[in-house]
Amino acid sequence: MKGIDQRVTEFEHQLRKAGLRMTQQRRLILRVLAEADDHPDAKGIFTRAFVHDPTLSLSTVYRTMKLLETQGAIERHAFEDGVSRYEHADQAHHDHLIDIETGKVIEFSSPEIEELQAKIAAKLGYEIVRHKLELYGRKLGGKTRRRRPGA
Amino acid sequence: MKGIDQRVTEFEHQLRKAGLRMTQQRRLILRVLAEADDHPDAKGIFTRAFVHDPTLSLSTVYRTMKLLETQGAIERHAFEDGVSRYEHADQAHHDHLIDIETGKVIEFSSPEIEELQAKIAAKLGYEIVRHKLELYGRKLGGKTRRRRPGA
DNA sequence: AACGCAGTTGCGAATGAATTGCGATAAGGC
DNA sequence: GCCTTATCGCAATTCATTCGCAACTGCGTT
Ligand SMILES: [Mn+2]
Ligand SMILES: [Mn+2]
Ligand SMILES: [Zn+2]
Ligand SMILES: [Zn+2]
Repeated sequence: MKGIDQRVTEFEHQLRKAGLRMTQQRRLILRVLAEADDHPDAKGIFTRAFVHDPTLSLSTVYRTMKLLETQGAIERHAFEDGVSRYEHADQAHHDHLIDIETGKVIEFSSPEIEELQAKIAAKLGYEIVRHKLELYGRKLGGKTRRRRPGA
Repeated sequence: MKGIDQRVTEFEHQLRKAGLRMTQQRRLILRVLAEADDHPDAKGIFTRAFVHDPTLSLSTVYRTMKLLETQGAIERHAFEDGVSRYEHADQAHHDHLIDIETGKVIEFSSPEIEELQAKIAAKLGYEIVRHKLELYGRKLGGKTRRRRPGA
C-alpha cells in the first residue's frame, strides 16, 4: 500500500485551506476509504468505521462523503442498486463493469473509448466535463452448458 | 409520427399474453409516452396524462412504468438529477449527452464505442447484457468570451 | 495551559422518490 | 349481463439522504 497517513495529512491541508477542520471522524472515515479496495456505500463505510469508533453516526458519514466529494477527494457512483457508492479519487480514471449475478465490480479503462467520447461530444458542439460508463454483464463460460449426456 | 395507436394495440397483445389487462390508464400513459420526444420523469408523465384524465393517480403512473419496463416497452434512465426518467423503447439503441447547464438531453450512438465495449467485456471474460453511457458536458463556443472593451 | 468561537457532531425529525396494503372499481372471458 | 380478479385511487410506508439544533471540539489566540 502507499501511505494512508500521507493521504490523511494531504487532505488535512486541503481542509485548512478552506477554513475547515480535521476531526477524529473525518480521519477515521478517510482511513476506511483508503483501506477499501471496493466501492462501499455510506452504510458500509459506517459499519467499517463504527468498529473503531462506536460513537460515530451515519449522518456524519453522509456529511463527510459530501464534503470529500466537493473537495474532489472521492468519487461517487450510482450503480443500479440505487444507493451511492464511493471510492477514493487518487487513482487514474477508469470505468466499471458490474457482474449482474454477483454484483462484483470490475474496473477497466479504455483510452480509445475516452477519445471517441470526446470526438462525439465535439461533433455535437460540446466539451465533456465528466461521464459515466457502466457495463452490466454476466460471466462467460462459467456455467459451460454441456450437451445432455443422453442426447 | 408513426402509429401511436399501433403501439398501443401491440402492447395490448403483450399484456393479454401475460393475463394482464389494457386499461384506460395504461392506454393514456402509453399515448403520452408515444407523443413524448424527451425523457420525462414519473411526475412529468403524470402531469401530461392528468390533463386528459383528472382521475389518474401518480401511483398508477409508477406502477405502469414498472410494468412497461419489465415488458421491455420502455427504458428507464437515472441521470444525475436523481429521479428516474423514461422513454419508449421502440427506437434504436442510443446513449445520451446531457448539457450540465441547461439539462438538455441529446441522443447519439456510436457503433465504434459499442464494439469497443463488447471487446473490453470479452477480454474480462464477460458478455454485456446492458450498459449505460452518459456524457455530461457544456456547450462549446456558445458564450464567446470577447475581450473586455476597455482592455 | 486555559479561552473562546466557529466548525462539527449525534440524534431525531424531515424529505422526497418510489412502493405497497386495502377496499372499491372495472376489464374481459363466458 | 355476470363473475372473477386484475387494477385503481388513496393513504400509509419504505428507504436513502438531508436537516435543525443543542452539545461538543478543533485550533488559533492570549
Ligand atoms: Mn472504481
Ligand atoms: Mn433517449
Ligand atoms: Zn471513462
Ligand atoms: Zn450505448
